[in-house]
Amino acid sequence: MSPYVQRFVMHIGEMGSKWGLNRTLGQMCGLLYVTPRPMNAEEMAETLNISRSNVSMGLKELKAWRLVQPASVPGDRREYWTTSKDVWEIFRVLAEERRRREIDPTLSMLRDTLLADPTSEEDRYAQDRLQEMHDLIELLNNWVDDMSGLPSKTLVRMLKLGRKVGRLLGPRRTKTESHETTLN
Amino acid sequence: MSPYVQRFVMHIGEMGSKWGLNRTLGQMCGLLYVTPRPMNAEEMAETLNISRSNVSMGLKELKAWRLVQPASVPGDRREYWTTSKDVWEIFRVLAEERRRREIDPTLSMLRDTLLADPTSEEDRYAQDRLQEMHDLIELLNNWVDDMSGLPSKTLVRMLKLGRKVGRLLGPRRTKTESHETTLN
DNA sequence: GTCTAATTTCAGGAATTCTTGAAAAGTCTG
DNA sequence: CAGACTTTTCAAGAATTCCTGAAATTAGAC
Repeated sequence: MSPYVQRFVMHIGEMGSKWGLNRTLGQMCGLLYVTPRPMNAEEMAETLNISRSNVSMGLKELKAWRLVQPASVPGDRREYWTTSKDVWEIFRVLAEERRRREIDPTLSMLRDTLLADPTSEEDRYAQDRLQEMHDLIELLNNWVDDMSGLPSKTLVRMLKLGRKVGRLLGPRRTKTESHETTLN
Repeated sequence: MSPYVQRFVMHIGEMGSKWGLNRTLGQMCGLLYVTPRPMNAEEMAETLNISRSNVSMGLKELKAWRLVQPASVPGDRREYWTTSKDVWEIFRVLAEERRRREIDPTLSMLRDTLLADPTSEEDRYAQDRLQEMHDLIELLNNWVDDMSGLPSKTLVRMLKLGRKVGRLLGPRRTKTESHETTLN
């Protein structure tokens, strides 16, 4: 592994641990992402200096995340693995999985809690806050649904367009306004 | 703390640990979010069943995240704390901080790596992948910049609008297409 | 079926992160 | 500036997460 690739892979590992995966999973993904050909488990273990069994567990998790796909190399019995080379696709899958694992359960919890009759003034207040959080999540969910239904190219166009629409639709927050909101 | 509020706070704690904070930080934020009045450190410690010093360290971190604001209660020497009750504002601050802590360093790393001359075919391939990742991040960054400059209400309008624009701008990916992309 | 190579599992150890109590430092009041 | 109260710091223990080697399982070739 060239020093540059190595730096990238190590960095992505650190990021992985902040993005719901862990360091090793991040490294494995990063490595597969920048490697033009599929790799087998032993190659990965050697390249990343981790044990073969660690790779095995990592692959198991990455399969569950839908971040790696099996590939067969003719004349070789071992299993080979790749990841999508479309970074938008990777981003999309990551978003979908995190939603399934983290957002959806949170929505359920919020809905359950909102069904209960508030028994005190404080409960009523709390429920209002929960309702607002629920509405935000649901709005984002719907938006992501629509966006992720689009092919990557359209999505890019949307985002670039979004910038312009944003400027037209409403005034920017002023520094003061932003500050007041923060302190409120 | 009523059982419902408790369930919410515990759940947000778990979420916190997946969102760059940790369990305790998440619980503290959640508690402040649903509590109509500012709280002091000791109240928080008692309510959450954690030590006073843990709250102190938590507050220190939450200050660094810009997620809590001090509030003074007349006639009481102790410091009181609140968090914004605008869930969009909280979301925005979280996004801004994570960008500063995670995304920006990643962009630097990518830029550095892209400056190097590739010495092999594999390096050239890797650099192409890095360039694509760089472009994606930069596009998202610009988009977030524009969005986060807008007041919450305009942002909500944008997102609701985005759904419709998305439907017009391009065809949805078909199941098959989506599948193929995933397996590619 | 048997033999071999590849993969997976898992219990224990390693490493990291979190929490705590005690002590230090800070702050307000009179 | 003394004394009471509050907050912060920090080192050590607790808890959690991660990684490994050995053993078990699976899969393929003959």
